[in-house]
Amino acid sequence: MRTAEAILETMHERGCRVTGPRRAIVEFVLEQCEPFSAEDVFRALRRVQPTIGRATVFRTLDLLAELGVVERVHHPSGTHRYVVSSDGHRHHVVCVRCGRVAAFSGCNLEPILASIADQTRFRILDHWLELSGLCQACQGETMAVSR
Amino acid sequence: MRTAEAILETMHERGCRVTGPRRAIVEFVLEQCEPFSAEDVFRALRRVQPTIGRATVFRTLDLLAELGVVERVHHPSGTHRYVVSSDGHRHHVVCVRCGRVAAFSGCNLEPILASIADQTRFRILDHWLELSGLCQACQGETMAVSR
DNA sequence: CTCCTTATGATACTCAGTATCAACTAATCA
DNA sequence: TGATTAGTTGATACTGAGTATCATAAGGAG
Repeated sequence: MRTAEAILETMHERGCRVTGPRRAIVEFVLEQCEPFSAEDVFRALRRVQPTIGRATVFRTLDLLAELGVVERVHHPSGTHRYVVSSDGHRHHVVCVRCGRVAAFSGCNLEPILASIADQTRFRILDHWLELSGLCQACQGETMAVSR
Repeated sequence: MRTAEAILETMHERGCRVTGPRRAIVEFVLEQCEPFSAEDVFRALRRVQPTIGRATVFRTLDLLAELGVVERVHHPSGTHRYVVSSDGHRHHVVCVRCGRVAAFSGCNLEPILASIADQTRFRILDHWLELSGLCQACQGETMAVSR
């Protein structure tokens, strides 16, 4: 788990400046354990620091994605969400009913990826495994209202 | 491979009406072998039938997704793309450089999904495996310009 | 052919994300 | 410490995807 200071230091080493808004965004982001949207960040920080601009939030999230601090997630709605990168490789399951998200680790995709690389002649650089289903709570609920 | 007529017939059985715009959209969609956006459909059909409305295209694509004729794909840009569903289960690799898309079949995810269901207590209903990498052409190009 | 219901297209809107640009400021150097 | 300068900011306006609304049009059952 990286600290805000360590991340800001990395930015600095990269020739980026450590500014108030960036510090606020990094600190906020590190507190999130669920996926969040740029709008979530913007709204939360607006309350603390009303002058912060929407564009700055987007720019800083882009920067953090570039630095590998956060990852972009495809939300079914078509908008971007971000999750803080953890050390282990992680993916998410989204509940189709309530939107709850659970993370899981240990996707052993390597053999599958190898066969796909073979089949398509692509050099696979990255993968995103996105699952949807029903969380435990909604499984019960669905049974109750099932036709 | 379904024909336009068969799909329109299914719509009809469902109580939907078979209209000119729907026919045009279904026919266009079936010709596509690469992922396409709603805007692609709209622009192409506008040329043939200039009165067609943007909303109709979105509505019809929603309907076709519901009928299982097309599948929604998450494009890295955050917008939706559609692909015609084929019989076998299919996924795609997107080239990060040129945007080319290749399909592959046979993702043997079942054992992985089972362990995830166990880990998260979700009932997994659907999965989307999205890969990115370099297509064969861009692999060569990257080597040429690599630093 | 008539009638009723669904579908259509024009329009206006929302919402996420981007472009622009003058004003500001972090960091470096003197 | 203060001057310099290049990166950063926030206001604003914009774009582009997708949605809501609603009067009009038209499919299809009878």
